[in-house]
Amino acid sequence: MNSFEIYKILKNHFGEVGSWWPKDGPFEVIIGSILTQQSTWTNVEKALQNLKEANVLTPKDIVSLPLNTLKELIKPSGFFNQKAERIRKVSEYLIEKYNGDLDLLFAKDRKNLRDELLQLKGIGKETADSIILYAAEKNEFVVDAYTKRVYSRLKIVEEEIDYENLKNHIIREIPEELLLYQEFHGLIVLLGKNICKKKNPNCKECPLSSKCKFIK
DNA sequence: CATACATGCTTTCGGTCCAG
DNA sequence: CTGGACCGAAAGCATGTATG
Repeated sequence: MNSFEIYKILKNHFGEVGSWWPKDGPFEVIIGSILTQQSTWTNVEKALQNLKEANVLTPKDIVSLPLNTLKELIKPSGFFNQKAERIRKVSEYLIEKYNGDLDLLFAKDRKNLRDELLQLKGIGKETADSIILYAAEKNEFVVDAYTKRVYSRLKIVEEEIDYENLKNHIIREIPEELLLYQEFHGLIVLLGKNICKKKNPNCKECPLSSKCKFIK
C-alpha cells in the first residue's frame, strides 16, 4: 500500500482536516512548534492561550518579557525551562537578523530556510519542517512519532527508520502540493492520537485495519 | 572523526488497579 | 461502582559518553 492510498483512505474516513494548525499568524506557529515538542496539543493550546491573554504575540514581546514570566505562561506545555530558553533565543535571533519581520526569513528558498532554522538551538528536523510547512507555507513534508508508529505498524517501514528516510519514502509516493502535505500530516496526527495510539490502540475503528498486521 | 546510544527535561491527561 | 493513588504516554532536542 502506498502513501497516496493511505492519504485517500484517511481523508475519506476523517473528512477534510482543513487548516487545522492555528492560523493566528506565522510567529504563533513557530512558538507552537517548539511548545509541542514531546507534548500533547491540548497542553500547548493552554500555553498559547496564556501568551495571547498576556498579549505576547511578537518576537519583541517575547524578549521584553522577564524569562520567569515566560516560563510561567508556557508552563502547561511541560519542559517549560528549556522551551522558554529556546523561544527566547529564537526571538532574539529573529529580531537581530530580520528586525522581527518573518517575511524576510520566509523569502528564502526552502533548502536555505531549512538549513538556517536547523542552526538554531531547539529547532531540530521536525520543528524546522513544521515551521516551513505551516508558517512559511512551502512544500516541506513533516514526519513525526505518529507517522513512524503508523508506518511501522503497517509494516511499510522498519520501526527504527530515521527521520529523513521515512520522509523520503513518503514524498516519493505523493504529489508535491502544499495543501496535500498539510492535510496528510494532519490526518496522520488524527489517526495517531485517536486510533493508532501507543498504548490502547482502537484497531476496531481504524480505517487501515484491513491492511495492518499489528491488530490488537 | 563519525556514528550510536543514553539521559535530562516537566506538565497534563487518560488508563489501570485496588480499597472503601 | 466510585474515587483516588499511581503510572506511562504525549508533534523532540541537545548534550555527553561509548564504540568503530
